[in-house]
Amino acid sequence: MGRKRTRPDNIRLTEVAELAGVSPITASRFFRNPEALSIGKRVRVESAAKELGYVPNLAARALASQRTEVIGVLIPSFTNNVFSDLLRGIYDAFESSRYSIQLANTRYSILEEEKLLRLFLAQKPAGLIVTGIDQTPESRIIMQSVDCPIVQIMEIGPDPVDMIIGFSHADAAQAAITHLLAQGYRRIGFLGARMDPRVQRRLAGYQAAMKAASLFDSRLMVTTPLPTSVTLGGTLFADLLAKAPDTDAVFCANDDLALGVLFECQRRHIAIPKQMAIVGFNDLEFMASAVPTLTSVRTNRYEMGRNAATMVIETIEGRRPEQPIVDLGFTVIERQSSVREP
Amino acid sequence: MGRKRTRPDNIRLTEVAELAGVSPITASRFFRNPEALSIGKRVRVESAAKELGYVPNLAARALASQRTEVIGVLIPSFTNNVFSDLLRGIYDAFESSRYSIQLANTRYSILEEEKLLRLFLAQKPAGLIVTGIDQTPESRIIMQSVDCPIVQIMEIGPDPVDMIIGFSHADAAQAAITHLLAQGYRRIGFLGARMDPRVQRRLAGYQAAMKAASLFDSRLMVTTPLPTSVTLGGTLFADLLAKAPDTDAVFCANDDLALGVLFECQRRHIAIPKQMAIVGFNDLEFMASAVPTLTSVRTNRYEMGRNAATMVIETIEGRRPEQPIVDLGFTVIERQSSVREP
DNA sequence: TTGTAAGCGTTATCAT
DNA sequence: ATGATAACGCTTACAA
Repeated sequence: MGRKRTRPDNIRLTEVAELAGVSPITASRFFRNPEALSIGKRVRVESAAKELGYVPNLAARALASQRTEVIGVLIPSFTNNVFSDLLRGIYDAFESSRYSIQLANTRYSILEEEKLLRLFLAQKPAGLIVTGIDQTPESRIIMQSVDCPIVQIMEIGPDPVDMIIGFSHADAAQAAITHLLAQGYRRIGFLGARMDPRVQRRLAGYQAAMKAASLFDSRLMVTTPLPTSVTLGGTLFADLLAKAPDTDAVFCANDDLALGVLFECQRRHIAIPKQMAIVGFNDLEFMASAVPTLTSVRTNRYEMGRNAATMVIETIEGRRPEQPIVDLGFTVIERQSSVREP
Repeated sequence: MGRKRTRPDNIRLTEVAELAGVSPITASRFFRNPEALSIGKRVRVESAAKELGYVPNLAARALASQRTEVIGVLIPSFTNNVFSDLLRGIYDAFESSRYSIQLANTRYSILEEEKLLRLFLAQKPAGLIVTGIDQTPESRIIMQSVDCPIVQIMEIGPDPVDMIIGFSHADAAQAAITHLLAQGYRRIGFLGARMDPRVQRRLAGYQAAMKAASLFDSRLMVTTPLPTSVTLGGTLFADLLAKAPDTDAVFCANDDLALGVLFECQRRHIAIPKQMAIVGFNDLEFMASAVPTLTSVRTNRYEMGRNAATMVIETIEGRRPEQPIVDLGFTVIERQSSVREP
């Protein structure tokens, strides 16, 4: 026969209600929808709660209501600077809300992502933010069968699971190449690392632009599945020069690679932008500070995170955004590394 | 009178137990301590759970057991590379465990930290990882009165709340200065941004070393509360040169500043390391790739995160580490930027 | 090793 | 606008 437990000394809703002279459910309503109470009771519950230092028990709430106030966030990497900006935006937006974030790292694996998705959804999150559009078919099915808002970030695509916010990586790459072409560069190389879906789309944009200009040459593309780094930028650039010594410009799939190319040029005494132009991607802070300053494609990562979070919150609260597809765009920031003197 | 609710279609423990022909509590035990069951029941519960696709309800578990399987993690910044490495270590370590992470950003504010601490502890986390040792007195009291394991990270100190893992920032800075002195540099400047407690301790180490060598000069120190950046490194360096034109070396409180100094030197055609030595802090990846390669103090951030997480887990499971204070040390990585040719 | 009964703190449902 | 009652799904405490 089960005996009495030693109750923890936490203040419960019941005790608040007692002190306020109302029923527990009225006190409960106060915290979820104060408007529903008469002014008198509202004030009494409020002061009772304050007096007792009441803190709601989220586990009990989740159990009783069959839902949580947790937003799941899946990103492919912690190391990449791009995601730290994104996260900052997401956390900033949720900070003032009652939602908390459950963050997980897919490590660029869509199988891992699927696993984490199942894990998250089993706990009935209030919303979900996932990176990109290349989920497994199973992941898509799972996501479609869920009734919480889902925002895909980092890219845009025609067929979001629910909502999507980002920009076109292909267009952004194409714009970078267009800029280089306008500056008179012709033998434009491409350096890419990791080769995740977004880098592959940048590559596609590069290829499209080069083909449109009848300048495509597969020897100008150097890629690796290895994770990106500044050092790797130098290595890939060396490979590029070995394959195509007449290269006169490099478009790097990210800024770390671009910095590596800059250093490698310094090592080899290659003049920038006279002999070699450099263009990066993301426009991290250091690009504007390098010598010479480095051209890059600016992306709005913080805003992306912030807006994604806002879209989730708005949807939960019944104010679903009119536009489920949000294009945040990009800007080619032209700097010394790719602008020929007149 | 309350009517029956429409029960969600989730599989409950009770149903697993029914299918397995055991009582709910036996099924419950299977998931928490399989060893406690006889082989027969163990097998039957396991297959019943698999057959039904049972997923435990964490809210119910938390409510019944009065504890969660959530580890709270408080870090001061998402932007700083240092913390991304740390987080990767923490997440990697918890991945294979049943614990999940609740992450929050204190934005370098100890008041914010105290607020988050209260928020976290109200939900009874299984453990806590907090950054540094400079909590508010209230925070310390709160933490001391909590019965979950707490690991402080990034630094070491004599009086941890519970456990602590990190290294001495003062010693690390001192070692950097000792290296510069050994190379014959005398007018060694200090550049610091943000000036959070750890940067202040690096400054203290710098001061101690300079005073010990009778070389201290307050004009050699340039600091700012602004958040760090590569660009800021250049600016601070310019300020330093304006105050002390005869500076022959700079110790930067982090690598971003060091990179900014490198660029500023390139801009001004200052020869490194002949006219000016540069030493950074943290040894981010790019330091080894720069031209010239940049000396830095290597710190073990990933290991710090990983070990901190492990210490939390071990303690929860009853295997508290023998040493509550773990010094992970540091290494001065001497590179071209501070090593004079023979 | 297994089971019984009670209870964790909240909210859904229906009624007033 | 407020309340009575019964869940929500699991684990603790004890007994066998």
